[in-house]
Amino acid sequence: MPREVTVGLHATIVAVTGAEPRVLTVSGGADDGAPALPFGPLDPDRHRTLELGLRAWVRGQTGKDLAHVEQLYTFGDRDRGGAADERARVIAVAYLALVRERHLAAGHPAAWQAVYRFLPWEDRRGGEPALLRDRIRPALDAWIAAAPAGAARRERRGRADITFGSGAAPWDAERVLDRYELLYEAGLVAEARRGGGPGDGGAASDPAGFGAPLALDHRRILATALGRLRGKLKYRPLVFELLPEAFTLLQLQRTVETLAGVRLHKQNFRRLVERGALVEGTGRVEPATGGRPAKLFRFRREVQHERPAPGVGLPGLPVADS
Amino acid sequence: MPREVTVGLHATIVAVTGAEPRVLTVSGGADDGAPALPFGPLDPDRHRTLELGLRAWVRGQTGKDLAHVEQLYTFGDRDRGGAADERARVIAVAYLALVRERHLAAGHPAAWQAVYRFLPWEDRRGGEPALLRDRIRPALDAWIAAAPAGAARRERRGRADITFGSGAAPWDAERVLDRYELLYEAGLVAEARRGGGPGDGGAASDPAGFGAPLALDHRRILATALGRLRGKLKYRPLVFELLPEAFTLLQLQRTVETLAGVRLHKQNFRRLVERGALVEGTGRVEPATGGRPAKLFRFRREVQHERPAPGVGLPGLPVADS
DNA sequence: TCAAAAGTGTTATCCTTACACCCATGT
DNA sequence: ACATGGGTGTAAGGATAACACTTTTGA
Repeated sequence: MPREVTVGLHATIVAVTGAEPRVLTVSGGADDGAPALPFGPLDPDRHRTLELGLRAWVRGQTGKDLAHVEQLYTFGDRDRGGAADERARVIAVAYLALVRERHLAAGHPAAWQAVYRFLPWEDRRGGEPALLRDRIRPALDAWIAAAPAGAARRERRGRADITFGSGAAPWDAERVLDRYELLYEAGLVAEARRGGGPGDGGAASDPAGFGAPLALDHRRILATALGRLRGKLKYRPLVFELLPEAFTLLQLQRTVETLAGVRLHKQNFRRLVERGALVEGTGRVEPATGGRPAKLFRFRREVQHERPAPGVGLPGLPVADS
Repeated sequence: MPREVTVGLHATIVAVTGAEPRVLTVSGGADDGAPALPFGPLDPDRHRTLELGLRAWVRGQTGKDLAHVEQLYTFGDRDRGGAADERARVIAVAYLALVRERHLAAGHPAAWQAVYRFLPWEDRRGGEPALLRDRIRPALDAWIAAAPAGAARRERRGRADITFGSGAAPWDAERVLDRYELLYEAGLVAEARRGGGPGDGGAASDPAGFGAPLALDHRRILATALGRLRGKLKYRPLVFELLPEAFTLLQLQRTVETLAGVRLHKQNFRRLVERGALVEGTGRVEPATGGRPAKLFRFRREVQHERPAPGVGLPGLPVADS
């Protein structure tokens, strides 16, 4: 009976440091030199639940204890991005974890990497990035034109318009996975060229400009995680898991912007936070802001027991405020 | 190396017939007489992807081909609701599927059951059900009072208020899983009493009035599915997967209400549908409505390629309209 | 003619969006 | 004094929620 498989537990561990979202990676993926997300097999004897198994593995690989953890998705295609292993079937259960500190215990081969190194088109804080305008959109246009005229081509154009935004459809920050999968199908990310087909083996750097690759299908997992995180920010107070105990309102705003990949409107953001009664003043101020000292706030943990859906909310498209 | 496990694929197959959401069950769960969701192990040799494996199993057990399918969650606790199997570790990957037809191929031991038989407190179309008022809320109050006074008791009360709605916090239709888990922890559902601890074995009927049980942790899966479905209705045009090709606006509204478990406001619902350009007239009418004949509409599949988040939307709490 | 359901018009209210402006501190 | 970021008031537009009312059929 070949009805047995191995279950891998994969963690996307996100922190925000210095106005930049970062993800924890371990070096040396299985197939090529690309970094990988921390992962390890479920040990059915020792791990009573999947989440406990994940925590154990992460501690072993990175020396970190995780705070907020949530399950993302389970990937089970036979040829998951590269390294088709003929011997054993491997299922990947992916998790998202948020942490505050970025200190790593010594002696662990883990490193923080900017999330937008792997998904550069997702960072629109400075407007539409040049990469999108100069390289991705033209490449997508070529991919669209490569389809036979008619329904197939219209289908491709519609998908590209919806996922990457264009004219009628605005940019939807949450569609991170849709965008990655479109690029994958269009053959524009390195991973699409290694896996099943005759490939180039993938490079850890990013010569083509479509983002640095990760091992296996870990970039897909990262895209899933970022999309989920962006979506949840709207109705759950997750940002506070990433901030220090006390923070200024601008710090809070910058952290949301960093994850959402979009600039927000200052007053409206503050009104939202205020209306939700998400924070309370500490009485203290942060003097070293470069301008007038800012009041320090703390998260009101009680809101989770008061209102049904507290979150800081990403409005439709609130353009910059400078 | 005992690092191998079995992966089960579980399907929550939902249809709406006669203003009632129904779920497909197969008879005879493993442990007791309770019905089960269709499921079967992943066959690593024959199933190239998890979803294909699921489709194969469902076809075998029910003779159905699934249309819309999405992954829900992966459950992996060692003692998943009852039947703690010491020999092999079993992981359950749960899926939600929507189907239109309710015909079953002959010779299959599957049956449609009303979803609200298993989660009766979720149906508020006729206002707050008596069961909630007369039995569940008092039982929850007892559970709250059973905690030591102070923080622990406040914690319980806060959770009950948020999940079941009360005063400040209104009923949130999406928190189906939260409600089930709260009842589970409070020991109010049959499943909580069989599993790990010294239990009663569970009954397929519902003597206590807290909903009929399902085999294993299948009621948890059903709760996950209903919650996800309710959430997605808001921003994805999923209802149309459950309706016939042509339908009246009231049929559409009733189907949404049925899933949401809440009555909606007629005009506002129609305005929403219209503004979203979700449907178009067919020119035909349905004469047998009991009153004035109603125009028949069809879903405009194009919207999925036009707008980023089309859905019929469940407003905050739009009380009844007749 | 009456019940039952289809279908429409209109208004008050709130939230979103966007404008412009003042305040406190370091250099 | 001036640059930098902190912090606020207010008004226009649109979406939501709720009101009541007319129309068309079958019994």
